[in-house]
Amino acid sequence: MGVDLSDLVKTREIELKELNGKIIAIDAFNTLYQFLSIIRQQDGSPLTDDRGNVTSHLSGIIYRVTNLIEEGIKPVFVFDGKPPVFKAETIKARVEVREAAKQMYEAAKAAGSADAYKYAMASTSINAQIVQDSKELLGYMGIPYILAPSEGEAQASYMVKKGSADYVGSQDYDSLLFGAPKFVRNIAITGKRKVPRKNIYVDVKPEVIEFQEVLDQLEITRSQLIDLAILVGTDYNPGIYKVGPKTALKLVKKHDNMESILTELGQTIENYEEIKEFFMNPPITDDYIIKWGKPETGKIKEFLCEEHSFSADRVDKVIERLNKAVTETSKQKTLSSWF
DNA sequence: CTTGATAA
DNA sequence: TTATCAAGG
Repeated sequence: MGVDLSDLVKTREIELKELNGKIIAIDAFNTLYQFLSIIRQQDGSPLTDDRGNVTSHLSGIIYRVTNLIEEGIKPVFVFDGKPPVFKAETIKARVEVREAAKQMYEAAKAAGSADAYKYAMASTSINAQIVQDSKELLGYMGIPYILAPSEGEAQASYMVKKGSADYVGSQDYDSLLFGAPKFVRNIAITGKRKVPRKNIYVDVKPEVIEFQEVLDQLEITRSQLIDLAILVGTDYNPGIYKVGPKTALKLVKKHDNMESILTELGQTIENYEEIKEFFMNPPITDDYIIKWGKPETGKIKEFLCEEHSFSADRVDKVIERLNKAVTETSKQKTLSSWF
């Protein structure tokens, strides 16, 4: 998912405490995807309520958001709208990969194989019900969410540029291409992350990436960074065979424009002009209100316990933490108010 | 992922 | 206090 610039971009590890009082525009789909892929049982099956609906994301949201608010962080979730037309092939390819993984998962689960978990993760998909449930829970928790016209990452980046938020929150590097001045990865509390394909966990700290620092370090412009990403591959194009971040960096520095690069490589990139324009000037909206509200305790409890089979004891506990955290934060007059 | 229990 | 592990729905 997204462009992989991890080899090129210098990150700065921080403590979660450093984000106290900050507004984070969280890429909702990115976060939901993580919850849905990782919150599973040992055989790979997701958490479900007694009607069979998947509930992994609801568990992720209630605990993660409560933890963030306890840290004094103010989250606003940004959901994806319509993907650009030139994303169609990528979307189709991902559907096929997921379908294949789903079959492998079913087979592995039936065989009691330890591979079931990894195939289950690879088969993760987000549907309309999951999105709706997530919005409903966020609403009851008093957490604002916004619907982007197109990519959530683009809208979140715009909100940080504009000063409506302090950071984009996402695991992907795409917000750099959209020009987000600052973004933060790994905003989890436990600081533990499962390493892919292995049943072990490593410590992971939140890390901040600053747009201007990246450009300064690489000695390129935003336009060049976008060209670099397109050469490597983005959500909208597969990238050029055997061109990784380092080669791409050399190429954008050596040439004045993409046409010249592609001529040297003897390659073409489908929809290059449209993709470039999309990263430079994505569809965004100013039509949003960011306002945190008081949690609706009864609604949260009804939604999670009665509709989705959560344990009343656990939900009571997390609601109590949430209410306490919101009360604490709203007392701090130096921060913009909650209500 | 996060919690909560239990062990070290 | 810190590490490890099972369970959550």
